[in-house]
Amino acid sequence: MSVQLVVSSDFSIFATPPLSGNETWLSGAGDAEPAKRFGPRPADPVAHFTQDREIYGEGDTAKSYFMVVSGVVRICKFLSDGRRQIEAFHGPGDLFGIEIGGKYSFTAEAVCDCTVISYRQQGPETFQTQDKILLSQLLAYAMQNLARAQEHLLLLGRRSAMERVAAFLVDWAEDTPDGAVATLAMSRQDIADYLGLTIETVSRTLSQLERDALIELSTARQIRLTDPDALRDMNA
Amino acid sequence: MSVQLVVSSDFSIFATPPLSGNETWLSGAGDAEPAKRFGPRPADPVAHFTQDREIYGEGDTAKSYFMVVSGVVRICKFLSDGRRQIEAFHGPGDLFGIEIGGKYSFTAEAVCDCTVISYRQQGPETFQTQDKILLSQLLAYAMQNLARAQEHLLLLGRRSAMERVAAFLVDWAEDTPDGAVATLAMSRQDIADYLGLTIETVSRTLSQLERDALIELSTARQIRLTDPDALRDMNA
DNA sequence: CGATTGCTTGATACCTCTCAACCCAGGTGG
DNA sequence: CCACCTGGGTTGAGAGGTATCAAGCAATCG
Repeated sequence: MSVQLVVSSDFSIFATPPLSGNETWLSGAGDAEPAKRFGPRPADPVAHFTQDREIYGEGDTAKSYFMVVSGVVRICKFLSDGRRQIEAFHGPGDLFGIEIGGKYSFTAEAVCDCTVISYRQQGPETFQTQDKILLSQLLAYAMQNLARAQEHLLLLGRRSAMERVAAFLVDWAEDTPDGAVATLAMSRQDIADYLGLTIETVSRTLSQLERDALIELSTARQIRLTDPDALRDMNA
Repeated sequence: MSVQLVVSSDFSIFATPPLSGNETWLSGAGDAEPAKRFGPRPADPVAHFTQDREIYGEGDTAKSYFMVVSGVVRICKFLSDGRRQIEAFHGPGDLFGIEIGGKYSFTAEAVCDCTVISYRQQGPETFQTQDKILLSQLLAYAMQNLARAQEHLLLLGRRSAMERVAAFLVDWAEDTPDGAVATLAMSRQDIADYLGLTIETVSRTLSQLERDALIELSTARQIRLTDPDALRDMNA
C-alpha cells in the first residue's frame, strides 16, 4: 500500500480529555517527530499510560481518537470466556480509536509505557460535515487498516504456526548495523493472541527457528534474524 | 454498525468496461432495487458472470469497482501453494473492488451466476479530488468493511470449528414464515475457505449440529435453524 | 443409465493445545 | 549479600481438535 497521508494544518481537532482514570497528563508535549506527518501538535492533550493500562474499553463512548507518540498500543477484542484476539499493534505515528458508531469497537491497552495524543472525536455526523482533506485522510487511514486486517485474516485462516511466527518477525524486524533485528515491546502472550496461537506454541516455534539457525534469541525480546530471506520465503 | 450510506446523485461515475473476457454485457439493466440506495443506475455497464468466473484477479490494474445487483461474489486471496482464504461474500447492493493502490488486492469471483454494475475507478488521486459526499460514502464503506474484517479476525483467531459454523449460519439466516432459514449460495468449499477450515470439518460440524437438533438440513444448501438462539449463544 | 460433481462419513495422522514442571532474571527483604 | 519470591519464558508429556486420505452416497447431467 503506497498511500501517502497528506498533511493538513486543520487536521488536528483539539481533544477533550479521555474518559478513564488511568492516564497521566503531561504539561509538555512528547516526541515531535510524528507531528511532521500529522500537522501541528495540538495544544496539550498528551497522556501517558503505564504498561498494561487500559486506554479505553470496548463499548465505551468514543469521545476521542489517539495518536501514539512513543511506545506500543494493542487493540483487541475479548470473548466472554476470556479468549483474546489482538487485531493490531500501533507504534509511534499510528492513529487508533477512530470510530463511526459512537462506541469503541475494541479495547486499547498500553503494551509498554506509552505516550499518546488525543483528539476530540465527533459523532457519526463527522463524516458529513468535515472538510475534504480530513475526509480523505480518514479514508486513507481506514483503507490502510482494512488492508492490514485483510492480510491478517489470511494469516489466521490459512497459515501454520511456523509461518505466522515468521511473518511476525519479518514485520517487526528493522535493519541495524549487524543485520535484521526484531526488538519486541510485547510479551509472548501478546504475540500469541495476535497470531491466534498459544504462548507455548509461540515459544516452541521460536526455539525451533533458532535450532534451524534462522534466528538468534539474544534475549527473549531481542531477536536477530540470521536469515531474513528464508523467513520471508515461508510466506511467499 | 449503524451507518447509513447517503445517496448522492453524482455518486455514479460511468464505467469503462472491465478487463477480463469473462463477462457478458447486457443491454438492459438488472434488478432495480439497489439503485434506491446508490443513486441513479449508470448508463449500461451491467455485466453478467456465470458461476465461478473470475471478475478480476489480485494484482490486476483496478480500473473499475462494482456493485452486486444479483447473485453472490466472493473476495479472496491465494497462497502460492493454492490455499485460499475468502475474506468476504458480497450480495445485492454491496460494493466491492474499491482500491486506493491502483491494483486489486483480491481476486473476485462469482459464487453463483451474478449480475454486477461497474463504475470507473479513478487512481489514487480520487480521494483528493472527489466531492465530500462521495468521500464520506467511501469512508463509510471502508469503515463497514473494516469492522466486518475485524469480527472475522476474531472468528479465525479464537473460535472453534463449531463456533465458526454457528456464526456463519446465523449470519446467513433470514426469517421466513417457518422460522430462520439459511439459503446458501456457496459450496462447502467456499464455506470452509471463509471459515479457515476444511470442507470435511464443515460437513462434520453441520452433521453434528443436526444431531444436536439445532439445525435441519433440508438440502445441503437449505438449512433451517431449529434453535437460532442456541447458535447465537455459542458466540456470546 | 453411467459419469460426474458435491457432499458426507470413516479411519488415522498430525499439529496445536493443555497441563505441568522447570528455568532464569529481577526485585525484595532479612 | 544472599535467600526468597515473583513473573515471564521454556520445555515436556499427553490430549484433543482439525486435517488428511479414502471410500461411499445422492443428485444432476449427458
